[in-house]
Amino acid sequence: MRVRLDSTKVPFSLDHTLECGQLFRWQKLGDWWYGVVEDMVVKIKQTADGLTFQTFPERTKEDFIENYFRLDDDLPSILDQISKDELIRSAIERFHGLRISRQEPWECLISYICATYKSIPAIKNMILNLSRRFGEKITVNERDFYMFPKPSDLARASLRELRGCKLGFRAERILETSKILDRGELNLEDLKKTGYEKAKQKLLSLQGVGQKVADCVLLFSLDKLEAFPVDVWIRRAVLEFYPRYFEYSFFERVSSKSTITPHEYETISSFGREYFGKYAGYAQEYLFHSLRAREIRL
DNA sequence: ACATCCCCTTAGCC
DNA sequence: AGGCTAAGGGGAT
Repeated sequence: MRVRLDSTKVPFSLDHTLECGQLFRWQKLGDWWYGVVEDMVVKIKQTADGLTFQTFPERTKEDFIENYFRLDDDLPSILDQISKDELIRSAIERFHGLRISRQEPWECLISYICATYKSIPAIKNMILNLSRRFGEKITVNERDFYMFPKPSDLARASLRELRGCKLGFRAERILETSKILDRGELNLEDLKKTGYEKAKQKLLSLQGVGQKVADCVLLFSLDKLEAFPVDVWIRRAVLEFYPRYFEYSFFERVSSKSTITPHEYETISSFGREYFGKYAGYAQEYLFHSLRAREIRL
């Protein structure tokens, strides 16, 4: 199937979107990207006039790609709104077409609990281990792919099996959270309909979910584009490039230590939301990717 | 080879 | 409230 994109009206870069660190389930093999999305393997590549893709098993959900890559976001307008200074403008120029993906909330939640204090290659490994151990297999072109397990699959798992997936101390947290979701005590889809603050409070009640993880889940799967996750990269960048927006004592205190308190997190994150506006999450992702790509040195 | 640091942090204890 | 600490293990230096 094909999706035609007019690159001036609907700018999109498949490479930047899949490489920026928001997604953990894609790999490039030759010209094609392969990924597992919900119950399908997706094979996709970008061409001069759009996207060519195939799903396994074959599905005819016409708007699947538009939805997954948020092609419905008016990116030119969003980038215009967050273009507040030279730092963000250079990131936007360098990674033009990068979009926030609309992930499946349950997988996104578990992925970012895994992401706690881990590097991206390690996170990908943990998620692959979980999927191999507990997910359904789909074979495409002689290659095996695994769907992400359902809440019931992980809720029934033993701690030992989970630890076998190299989750470390995250195993207990993932088991507890899976049980809550499996029992239906929290419905993630419902959080799409509530505001940012209320949805965040609900997520924070889960084991393994602090402010950073909550913001990632809100941004990447629950349509809260104002969420501004603050990880070590963003913290360093904000202190380095935007010190005048903070009290000097705050700057000194936060610069001098390796961890921050919930209150300090909130100060930095709300700065992001106020400074960049309602699409602060897009600004965060452009900054994050350009910092990690070492395009901008700190 | 090997040590050491860092990692898209959170929770639990004072 | 906020400081301190522990918690897998892999990848980078």
